[in-house]
Amino acid sequence: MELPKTYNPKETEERIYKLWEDSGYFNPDNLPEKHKTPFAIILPPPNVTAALHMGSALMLVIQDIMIRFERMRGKKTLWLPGTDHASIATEEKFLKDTKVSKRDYAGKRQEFIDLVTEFALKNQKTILKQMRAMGSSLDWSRLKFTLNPDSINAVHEAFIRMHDMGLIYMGSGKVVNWDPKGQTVVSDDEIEYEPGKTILYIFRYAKDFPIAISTTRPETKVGDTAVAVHPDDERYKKYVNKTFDVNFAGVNLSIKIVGDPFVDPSFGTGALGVTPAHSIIDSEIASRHNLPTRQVINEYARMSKEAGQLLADKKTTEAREILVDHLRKQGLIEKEEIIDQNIPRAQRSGGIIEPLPKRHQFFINVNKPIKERGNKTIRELLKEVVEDGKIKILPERFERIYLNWVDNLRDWSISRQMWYGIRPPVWYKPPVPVDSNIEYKVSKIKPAGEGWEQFNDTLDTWFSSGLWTFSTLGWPKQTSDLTTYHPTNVLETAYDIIFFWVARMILMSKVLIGDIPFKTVYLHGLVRDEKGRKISKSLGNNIDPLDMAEQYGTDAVRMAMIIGTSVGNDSKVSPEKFKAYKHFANKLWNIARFTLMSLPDEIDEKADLTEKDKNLLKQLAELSEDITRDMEEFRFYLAGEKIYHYIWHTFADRIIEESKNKLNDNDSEIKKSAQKTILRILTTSLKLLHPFMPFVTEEIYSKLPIKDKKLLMIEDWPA
RNA sequence: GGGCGGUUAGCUCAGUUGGUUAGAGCGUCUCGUUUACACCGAGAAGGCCGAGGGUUCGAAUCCUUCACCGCCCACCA
Repeated sequence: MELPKTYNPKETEERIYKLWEDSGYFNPDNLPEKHKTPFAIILPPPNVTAALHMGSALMLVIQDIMIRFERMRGKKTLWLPGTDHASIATEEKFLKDTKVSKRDYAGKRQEFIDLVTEFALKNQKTILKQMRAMGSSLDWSRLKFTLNPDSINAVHEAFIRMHDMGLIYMGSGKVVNWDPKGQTVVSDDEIEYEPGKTILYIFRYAKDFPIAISTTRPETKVGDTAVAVHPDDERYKKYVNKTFDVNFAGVNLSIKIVGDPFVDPSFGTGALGVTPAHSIIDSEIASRHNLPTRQVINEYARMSKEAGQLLADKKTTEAREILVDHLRKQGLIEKEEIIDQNIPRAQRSGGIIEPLPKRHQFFINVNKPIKERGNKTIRELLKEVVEDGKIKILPERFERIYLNWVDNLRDWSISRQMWYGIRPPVWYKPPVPVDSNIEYKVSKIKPAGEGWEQFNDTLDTWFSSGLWTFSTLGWPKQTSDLTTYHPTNVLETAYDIIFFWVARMILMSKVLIGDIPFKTVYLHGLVRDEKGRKISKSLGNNIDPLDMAEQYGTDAVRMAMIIGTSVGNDSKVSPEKFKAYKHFANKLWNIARFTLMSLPDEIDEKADLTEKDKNLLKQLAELSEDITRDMEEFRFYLAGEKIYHYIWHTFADRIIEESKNKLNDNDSEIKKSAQKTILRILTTSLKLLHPFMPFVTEEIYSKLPIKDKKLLMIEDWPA
């Protein structure tokens, strides 16, 4: 058979992918009988915010390698695809791309949602196409989207069950992380801290006030209700539990002195003005001492009426200047010093976080013993599965990072004031009172009676993502998919979402079905450009994986992404690397050309092998074992490198070169042995390489003179 | 403040958990168009494995101190 001199990925890939898809083998139900032991990976659903980037390409490659490897090893492999509506991220992206403001849609919620949906679906279509182009052997018959009716039903079911368990509660004016720019609550994990400098003011509320306090946010001090000192601080002991009435910047404050061990006596004056409404720490001190709360900042980061005439309606930054000026004139400031302080910003919108009390927000209690789960709390459940080794995190160092996160975990705020997303199954009767709690009902359908309306807030997108390993398999129904594939085998994702997603999946799975969601977590690093910079649109250094695939072939892209990328470490990509593996695909192609040219149409299977040839096969068998071990232990980068090296520098450079004489040998024994050997080596090499470079290997395999051939994708892995 | 990772050839990175002369790709140099492949082949140069100290028969690998780069967490008001 004559092959062209050069491998042509473009001509091959689409055709081969269709061949695979038509075979039905992406769906585990269609795999041959012997594929019994289940092996499942649920694809981390890409956000429908934009087209695929390098990071998602890497994720697809690693997972496809695992899946193809296990499929060839005879496992009943399921790789389930999906996409994520990504509520907050998609809204932000839509607003940015279309350059509109959400205010333009005030009162037009549905219209806005429709536009975002349209935007999301367009991206989704592109993403699905790109996933195919990467060669991903995903079971498309099970494709899911987080806003499908089934997914929404699972979210509602989860909400209701967790509410029944007493895990979900409505906070009554708990202090939340408010993002004034994005106009929504965000969770602790959605905050990023930016290093900065600020002025620490040491001052007294009034001349006759006995204690000077220190603060970086004087404008919030009109909301103070206490001063906290360390209980053992000799300077202040005599004042503890006394209350002082002062007029501060025109506002009458009643300040109680409380002793709290949280206070560091060596910082500032060792006295902390407690602002229960505008600091999470202060609100915790306040709740320990039953202090009242005074909200003086509103949701637009402006001072409220309660802040007094001097400050009312001013932006917080203006209010600070006004107040400091006022204090200076009054001679109340004792000291000003510049200190380091980090500025908390909302990860998505960039808005500066303004802690404030907000009613009617739902939280997940992480410290409540769960009757149904052996009276363990969420934090205990999260901890024990990793400590007991039921879930293994790779690389191992992330286990400590994870456990550290659990140790610092506060209740998870799940309400968001976004529009594009899943609303909780919660009903209320408007109007909503600002200053008190409301009565609400939790139910999938509208409660009987007049006037019930569904809550306008939506749920944190990670709430629905947390259910992903089992909601995609049919939960809450006890489907056969659920019993067969859950817990899934591997969760493969980038390390930067270990808290957002990995931890939340463990949480949801342990709480709702009492089992772990996966056995192994494989975390890959971030993909950076050749200068080590994060790839982003604003830097203009985005390398589109599909462009690369177009230029160098998908197999080359896959190989380039995997080699040199060890678990958990960031990797760099550059066009040169893709080019190198394009050459490799071509090399393999020519090895196949040579082999096919040298072989007769029919190979004499019964021919005896010479000792030398037997040795070559033995060496390859050893390599196969070695590579198999690497694959089992998730060292794909090593396995890929080894097979690459073998094919090029052992098979091509040595074995084929040396065989040239043998294949022309007059002695038919030597000749037949060489023919048989070379074909076997090529076949085994193709199998070993197939998970990494599926297209070119499948294409070559289809041309080999082997009897009873199947598709390479389901051939037996070299044992 | 607490923790983690990195530092190996000009560049990008491996080095499978202590074992012969430290590897790959790209790049550089020399030679070669022999019908698998010039997207190739043959060969070469290039590394006190960040610095110091220690353990060991033996260290890039283990311990320790330090330096630089990067990251995560906490949020001292």
